[in-house]
Amino acid sequence: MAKNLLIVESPAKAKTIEKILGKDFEVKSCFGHIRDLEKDDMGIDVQNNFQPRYIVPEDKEKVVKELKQLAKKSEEIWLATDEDREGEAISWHLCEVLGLDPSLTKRIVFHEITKPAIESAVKNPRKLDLNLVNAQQARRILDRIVGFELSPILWRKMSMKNNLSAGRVQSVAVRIIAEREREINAFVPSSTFRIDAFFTAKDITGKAVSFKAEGSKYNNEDGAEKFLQSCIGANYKVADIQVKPSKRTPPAPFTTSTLQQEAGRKLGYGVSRTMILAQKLYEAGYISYMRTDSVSLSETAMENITGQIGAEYGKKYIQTRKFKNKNESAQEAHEAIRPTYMDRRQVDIPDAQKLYELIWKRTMASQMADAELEKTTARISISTNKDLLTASGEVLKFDGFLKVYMESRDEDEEEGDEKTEGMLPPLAVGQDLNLKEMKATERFSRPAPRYTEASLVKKLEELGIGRPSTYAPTISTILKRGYVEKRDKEGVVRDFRTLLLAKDKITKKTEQENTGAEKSKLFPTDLGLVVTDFLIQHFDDVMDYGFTARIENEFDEIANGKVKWNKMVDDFYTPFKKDVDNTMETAERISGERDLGIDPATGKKVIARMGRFGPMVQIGDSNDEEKPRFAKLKQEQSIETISFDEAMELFKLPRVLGEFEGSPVSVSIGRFGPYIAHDKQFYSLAKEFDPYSVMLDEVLPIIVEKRQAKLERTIKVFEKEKIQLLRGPYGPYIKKGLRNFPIPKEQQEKAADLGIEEVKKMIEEAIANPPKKNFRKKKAQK
DNA sequence: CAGTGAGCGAGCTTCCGCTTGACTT
Repeated sequence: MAKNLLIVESPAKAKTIEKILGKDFEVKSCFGHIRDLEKDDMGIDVQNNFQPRYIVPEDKEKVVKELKQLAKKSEEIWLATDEDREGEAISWHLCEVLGLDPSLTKRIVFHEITKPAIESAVKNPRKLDLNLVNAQQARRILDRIVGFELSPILWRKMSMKNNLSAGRVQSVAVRIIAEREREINAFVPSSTFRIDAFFTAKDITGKAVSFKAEGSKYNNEDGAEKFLQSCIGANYKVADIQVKPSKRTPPAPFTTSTLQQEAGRKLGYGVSRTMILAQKLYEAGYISYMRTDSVSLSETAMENITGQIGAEYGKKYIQTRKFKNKNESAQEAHEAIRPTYMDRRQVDIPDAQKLYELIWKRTMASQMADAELEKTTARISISTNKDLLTASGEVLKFDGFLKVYMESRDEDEEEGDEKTEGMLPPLAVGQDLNLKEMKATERFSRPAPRYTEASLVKKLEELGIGRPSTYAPTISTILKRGYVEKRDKEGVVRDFRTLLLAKDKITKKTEQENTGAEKSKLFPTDLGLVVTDFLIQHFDDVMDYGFTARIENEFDEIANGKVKWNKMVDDFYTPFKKDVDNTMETAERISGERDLGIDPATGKKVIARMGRFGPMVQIGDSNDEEKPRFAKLKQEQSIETISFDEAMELFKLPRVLGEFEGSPVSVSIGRFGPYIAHDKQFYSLAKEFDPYSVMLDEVLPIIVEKRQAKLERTIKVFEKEKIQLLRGPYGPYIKKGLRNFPIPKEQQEKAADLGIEEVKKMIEEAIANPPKKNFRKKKAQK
């Protein structure tokens, strides 16, 4: 038994550290937090200065038990949890649970898992920082209060009540998505006409070349046309040429957030996929810790990286940098995400190879030379007017870090339509140019794009909301709650005008383009919109984008010992609780109701609103004598944007198409899509049929065919007992009501000859001997 | 598989941040 017990948070870390420290140390992990607030009554004694009531959650009992035993046998215990607020709190909870005196126990910290870092940490232990612990307790308690006070309000006030929730982080995340959607809905595009001129010429070496130049932008077709007219019969000359050097610097190595963004842009991964793969790489020892907000690299890592750059590309590609975190909320308990050994190019986790390469390249690039560019701009004069055209091109003089890595951009960062500039052929000042053609193209302004998972993470990080360990789970939560959905959107075709000047003649055309198509974006649902509006209306402080940043400042004050944590929590709680009580008592139910107009047939009101089962439209009021009519919105429709006509269209279902064999045939859309109902039977309607226009004779074959298929499937029917013998893909089986039962193999061949008594016996047998899976499960539970 | 839409109110849900398994069809 080792003399010393050292506790870290992550088991992968424990393994590495144990190797470094040798046999005097036993290194164990506590797997993150080992205690949490109990759930009853929020786990907080509000009346008693917000005293927290902590318990060891069930899934942590085993770890805690093991640590207790080891602690008893060890002479010295070292707490080596992460150096941040949460890490400090974990150490304190360990003291509490293991019965250690916080003022005597050795607390050590390191930001990197390297031999010198850990050895120096062990030489310089400190004591637990109880102020920092209290800052964490305030954070934890405040989050519990917000979540457990707000969620029940939603259960009470929402008509849809399937485990809704609200919280400091998730509710603001939904708000971001909701506001972007409304911005897009309200967006009115404006158009400008852009001038592009295409030239041919001989370059300074006499080679025939062609290139493009740009003119001014015009706000309307008239302006563009006048300009083109003024160019008729003109001569073009190179007026001047400017050459400017420029450089590009590499981005910082990955944090959790930037890794999620780049993996999304370059590899198309969702944030949780990225994190699962990164976790595998980390556990196998290929990369450093993957939940981090730090961009710094250890000394050892820097040596390793520059060595690798020198070996692969030569010394002139090395340029070391220390990156600083832009983000104030960063707690920097770890290093940036980087490979553990730069000479390792392949990993034996096939799924994670691409992600590993991305991390490798970004890490390399971060310590590589700037790229040097030369930007050339030629201005071109027009003999018939005073305007100038501009042609520009960029030449890469030295690739530097671009040799391995180029960061991708989000669509909202793109400047103009074409951001990559090509080369400009070498021209001489004063030389004549031949105009091939000049084109004025109408271009529309675009609204901000909808968020992707990764761009939402970026936004949250900028606002200081959420932590590296919670970005992916937060997105899962808002998707699971149905506040937000991830989907594609088809674009719409739009006309745009062009004017072409060629051979001194202007030709006008109307062309078409596809616009507004989006892939894998986050859309708010009606539920998300309605809940967000409600929360903003009643809890604008918590829903404010700056709320987290403000309370973070207060947590810092607690950590600095300037403010007592219970006072801070109380200052928040007292007014908040008043809002909570007030809202519970007085707020109306959340319905998101919107008037659409009057139904001409009945003169009754048509509204869109949230119903018990989601967004819907309704004709008439529930207080009316006659029951109102209801119809569910289609998947892509929204209460906010549905038009009167679209709503009325929804009421056209169910439609009676006609009669067949004496009973009516009707078509409608149900839970599983469009269907036909006939004689108490249902038939799915394939995609190519439109339920709003399909005709009787189109659907009759569907009914007949399905009936036939069913007939062929049926071996025998016992009407009275409601038992059927059917042919399935795995052979004949018994169907009773909704349940299926197997027929023993030996008897399958003569299934058609089975009598009712035999079948009943088989059912009893099957119930008495359920399939293996249940059997195993029961045994495992003992 | 293919409905429903209001309200009664049993008994339940819910937060954010740390960290990984242990389950099955």
